[in-house]
Amino acid sequence: MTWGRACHDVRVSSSLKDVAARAGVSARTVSNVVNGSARVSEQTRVRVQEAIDELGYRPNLAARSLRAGRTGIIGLAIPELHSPYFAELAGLIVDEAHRRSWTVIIDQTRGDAEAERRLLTGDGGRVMDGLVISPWALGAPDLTATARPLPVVLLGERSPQGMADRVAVDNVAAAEEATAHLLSSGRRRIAAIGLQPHLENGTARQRAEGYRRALRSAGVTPRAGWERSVTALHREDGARAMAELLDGDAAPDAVFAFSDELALGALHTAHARGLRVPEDLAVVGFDDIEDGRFSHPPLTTVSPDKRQIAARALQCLADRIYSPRNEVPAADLTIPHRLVVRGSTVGDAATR
Amino acid sequence: MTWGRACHDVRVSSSLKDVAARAGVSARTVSNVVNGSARVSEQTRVRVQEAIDELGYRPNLAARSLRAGRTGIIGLAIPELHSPYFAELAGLIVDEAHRRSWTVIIDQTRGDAEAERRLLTGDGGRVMDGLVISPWALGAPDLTATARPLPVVLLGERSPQGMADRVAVDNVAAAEEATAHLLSSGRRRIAAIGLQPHLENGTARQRAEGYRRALRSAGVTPRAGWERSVTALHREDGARAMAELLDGDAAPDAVFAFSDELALGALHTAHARGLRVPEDLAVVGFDDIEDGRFSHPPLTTVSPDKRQIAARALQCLADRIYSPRNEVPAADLTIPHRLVVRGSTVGDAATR
DNA sequence: CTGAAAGCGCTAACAG
DNA sequence: CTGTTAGCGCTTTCAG
Repeated sequence: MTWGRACHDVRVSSSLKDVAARAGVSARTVSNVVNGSARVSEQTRVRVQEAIDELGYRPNLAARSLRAGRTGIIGLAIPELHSPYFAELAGLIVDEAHRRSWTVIIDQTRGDAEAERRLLTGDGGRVMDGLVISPWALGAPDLTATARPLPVVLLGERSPQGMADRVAVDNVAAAEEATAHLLSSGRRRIAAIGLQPHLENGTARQRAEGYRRALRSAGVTPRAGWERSVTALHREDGARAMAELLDGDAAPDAVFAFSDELALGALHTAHARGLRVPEDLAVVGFDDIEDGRFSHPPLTTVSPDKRQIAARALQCLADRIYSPRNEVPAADLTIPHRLVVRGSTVGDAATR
Repeated sequence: MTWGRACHDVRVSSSLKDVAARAGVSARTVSNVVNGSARVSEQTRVRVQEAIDELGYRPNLAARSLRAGRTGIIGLAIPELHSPYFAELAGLIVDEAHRRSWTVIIDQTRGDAEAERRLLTGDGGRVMDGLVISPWALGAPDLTATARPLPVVLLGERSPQGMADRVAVDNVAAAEEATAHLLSSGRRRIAAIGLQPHLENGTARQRAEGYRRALRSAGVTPRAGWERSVTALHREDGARAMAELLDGDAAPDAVFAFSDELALGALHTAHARGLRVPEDLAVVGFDDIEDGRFSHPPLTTVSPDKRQIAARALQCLADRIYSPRNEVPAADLTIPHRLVVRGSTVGDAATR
């Protein structure tokens, strides 16, 4: 006995069939009205619409996607939502998905290799039509190994066998430019903050490579003590690394941080130690997050075209979702970047 | 003729039935193995598991939720993902949802009233089991008007008729404390940045109320020219408002910004104008985002317990999702906050 | 312990 | 133009 029924304003949810009954038509006709799939006489259209409104009918997406074999939902897996770079990127991806009438499920891996692997193997049910993932713990080998039952776009990390599309900036070139910029202002004792030798992931490795390449091109010998590793990419890690550098036997006159957050942490330490930026220490970051535009001094940084990353990534996904031909070779898209020079590297009375 | 079948590594996706056939059992048994719902002999269990692995079977969530009437997906609707406060909160909510085996769909309203209304009316199909929404454009009246077919938790804004649960800090009290802190250090020319008279939303109104209340308690007459409105809550808005204040006929010696982002923007302008913080100008923010801990100087701010906001909000949702009794009156949970005092209000040689 | 079968809400092929 | 109907893949009641 379901006596709860007595309460008239507790309508669970009406189905297509309910609407059909109320409008005195068949389910087929209601479906047509909802989707505009076939021509319906104006008269019945109105009657059906009334029934829909009165019953507050909403199509059940589960049923619909069970039929269609598609959910209209894509996954976005990033290490950390609270990291400004990923938050900005996620915002753009959600916008872009909106344009395509997709909904975005956000998964936060917290840099957990197992979580990333689970996502790639499509565990957790076939909810997503596709996945955009920015691997952090996983590196190239892992990405090849897993068989992927769903369209995947990798942000940043490359899959060596071309098993998935990849969208990223040219990390080596970008890091080289950033370092060259410091060299061009006469700095020679240039440190790097952000190496992550404990991770398979190659992004930090590529940036380190670009950094060293620029040094060598300028005839400066890379110095192991000036390459600081970090466990995470937060401000506090940058602050700590900077402190270690300043406490070392030879203090640098410039720092290239592999992310803006690290750079902002380094700035923090520099200020705390009474260093003038950029006079005593020049700082370059990577990502162009909004905080860097308003920091003191504003941060010189490598700015990837985030909007384009979002757009291209979803385009790749759409291509694979809507054309089941698996023959398409994996795309490897290089997104443009530019060096944005601000007060943290170039002296300017107004900013200090 | 579906000749694509010939390609053996293009398996679309195997169903429960396929697994059953391969294992030589019925679908029922496979279901039991997958869900552990009934006792299955070890022997068949193993055989079924093998079949699952060989076929790479993943349960179809659409089908499952069609049966269950529940999707295991909750919605999170926030104005902007790239805003640090919402990004941090979203991260915590995703974590908390994870703990409950829920998936989170993120919707970004960009402060669009229509988008917020659409979400509340449950448009877009019954995908979500519940919704956590932080209304920005919508105010109390709108929130009452809409009939909500799904459990909703409001962050910040109160629904006057108690139509939905609400989780928020005590904005008036928090603003009053922040302002009192400035007063206690001897400041009297205290400005406020962040009013949004054009919005229905009451959050800014409450903070303004607390601000004025503190001034009056100290015998200071609120001054209209020191209450600055903003269109958005970004750094640039704070920077602009600060510039207007400094260009006004009477410059303030302290600022209470209704968000950390606004406060950081204000700091930016203060630095650009050569003001010393906190000597010439003290600044307090609201939200306690990470940037504020590493800004120069570090930002004094009102810190809401974000982790608790996330936990309580999802608890409310769970209560409604799992107990269909609609009788439960709407909860109105006040989350604790505390004032975190840092260098932007209290002089300290080390931070400047 | 396992099999058969109904049905969740929707779409689309087939009739009329 | 509209009605009937067969599943999409899964869970679950009822038998065996």
